[in-house]
Amino acid sequence: METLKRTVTCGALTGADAGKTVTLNGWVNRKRDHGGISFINLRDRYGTTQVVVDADAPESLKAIANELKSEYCVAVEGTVRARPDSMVNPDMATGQIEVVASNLVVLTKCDVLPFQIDDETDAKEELRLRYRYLDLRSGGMQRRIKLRNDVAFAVREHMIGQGFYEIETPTFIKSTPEGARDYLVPSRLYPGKFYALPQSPQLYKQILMVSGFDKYFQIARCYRDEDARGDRQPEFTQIDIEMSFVGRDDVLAMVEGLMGHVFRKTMGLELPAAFKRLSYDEALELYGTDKPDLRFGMEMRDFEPYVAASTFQAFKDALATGAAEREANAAKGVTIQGGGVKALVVPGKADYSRKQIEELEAAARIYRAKGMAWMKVVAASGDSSGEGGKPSLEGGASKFFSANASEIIAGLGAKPGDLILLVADAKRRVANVALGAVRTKLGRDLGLCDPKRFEFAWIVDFPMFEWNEDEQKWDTAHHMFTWPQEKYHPTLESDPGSVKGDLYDLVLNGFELASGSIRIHDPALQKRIFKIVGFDEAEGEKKFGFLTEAFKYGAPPHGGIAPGLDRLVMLMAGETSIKEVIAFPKNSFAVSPMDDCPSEVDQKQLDELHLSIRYPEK
RNA sequence: GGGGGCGUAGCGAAGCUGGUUAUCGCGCCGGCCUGUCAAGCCGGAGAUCGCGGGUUCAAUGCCCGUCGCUCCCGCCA
Repeated sequence: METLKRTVTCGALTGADAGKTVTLNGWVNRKRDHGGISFINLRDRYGTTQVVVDADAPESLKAIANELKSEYCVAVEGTVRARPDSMVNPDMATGQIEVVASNLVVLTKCDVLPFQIDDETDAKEELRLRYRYLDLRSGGMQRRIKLRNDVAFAVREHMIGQGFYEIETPTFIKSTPEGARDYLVPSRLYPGKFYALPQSPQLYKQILMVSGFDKYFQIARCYRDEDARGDRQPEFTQIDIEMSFVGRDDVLAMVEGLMGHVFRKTMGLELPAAFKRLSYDEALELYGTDKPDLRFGMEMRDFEPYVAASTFQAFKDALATGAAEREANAAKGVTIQGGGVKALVVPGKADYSRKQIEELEAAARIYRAKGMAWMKVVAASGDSSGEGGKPSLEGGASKFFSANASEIIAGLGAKPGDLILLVADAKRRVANVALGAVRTKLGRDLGLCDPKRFEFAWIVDFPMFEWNEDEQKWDTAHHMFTWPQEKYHPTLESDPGSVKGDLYDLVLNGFELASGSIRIHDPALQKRIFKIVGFDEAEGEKKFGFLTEAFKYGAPPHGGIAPGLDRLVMLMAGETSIKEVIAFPKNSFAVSPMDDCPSEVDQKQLDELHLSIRYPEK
């Protein structure tokens, strides 16, 4: 190998190198044999270089060239030659030159490929994962893995530059209740005891604040034993951050600086110095989700004001039921929302077919909407000039609103040619979420989601508690260590439903990119929260005792956040699945088709771990 | 736990309401070709239509079951 070791990479040579003798190592990307002359595109991770075996080359060289096939790993010795003007390939970084081979050595051969290695492969995901090493050779995967590297580097560069320490926390930790299911690791030394893999370094980073480390970050692997999704894997990476002596705005500003640096450094993009902020309530009312895609507007409107004057009984019933439920709960001291009727005006889509509208309705039904009403706004009839008369409503549910059609059209700001979509529910949240899902689908269908645009926003003022109807108790909406906003401290117990937490999510193009909060550092307040959610104090002591104990020793006020690295890189790469930016991801059943993980283990190993398996009955 | 979709040569797909030798592109094999860069041209091989059962004179197609994959809801503090 010594004499065949590369002197340059396949992405390096330019016209200035003409005449040089070089050695290249790489893979045969493509071969084009023209009888006398043949071309080999040699590829490595730096690029592709055209290698030529000339017509007057020795027969022995031609013979080797003849045997080359796709993805053979080869070494080439040769001379750099400038291509004649007419043969320059402007689409190729090295397109000005080619390397005239004087020696070709096959380092290793390659079997017939299970799928072709292309920038954007059309092979099914299962196959790509099974042969991930081949998939990773593709231009697309190479670019995304590089981007991921660049982003991780930029993160470290920025954070350390800002005075943060990167500190590793354990990946064998104590299993804690609440939250997602833990992955467990059995202990050999302690029969019946288990380590858990962390869902996040949450408790450790808070303890690091107690220890005075002030500004901490870590690019941390996290594990959650829940079903996978496009943007969810059983193991994933987050940029875990915690700071002391800060309030919410300090954390937000820090992340704005971080994102600004990462996008500038890796993509040459300048982000706004500060991101838009929306309250959770606003986000839900306007977009029907706490992770709105702000690349397009199409905000939802309240439709309740128009229900009374209409004859649409379904809407009236939804509101009446919602009001009754709200009052029944209020009598118990539980603040909940009532019903809701929401409207979405889709500009210029009055020409949508019944089928298209039904597809939108299906999106609403997935989120438990009972149905979706619609009507079309049409220009005044009987007036061919289109002037003078008022626009009116037609089709769908319009007959129920004939009495106040003009008021509705004006109130919603709708124009002739627009489509109005309506969802009502006794639970306001259902109406919001269902119609919000329709908005999201429309954004995609109408091509309003430009993958080159990055619309960040902060969602703030999340509710602290959620009413659990099944168990008739309060749960924390996020985690139990979240700081309730100061102004609610006097009324925590008397009106939990109104309490907002000092919580903040960073959203980007419809994805939750980061979630964080100011934490409780006061043991007394922590006890109150435990009590409100009915978390047994003795149990809490056993599970989180080390944290509450630590807080007794001069805990600083602190807060943090954790942007997801996979999701960030996914969005930067214009992808919709984090599998595209993870070298070796699991499939949707948490299985790695390449190495067939998870797998069974020897009885000997089980014995050592004091485990016996009880298989589920079929 | 629930719902939608998919399963046809190595890969990606077509195959309309059941009816001769199951089609196309890429790849693969062989041949031709001195300038291609998604090379081109000619020829060829390659499929128990995921698996099992049923209906039928006849099933890739219809029905039932099963397995695998995929997306979504729930779940993911």
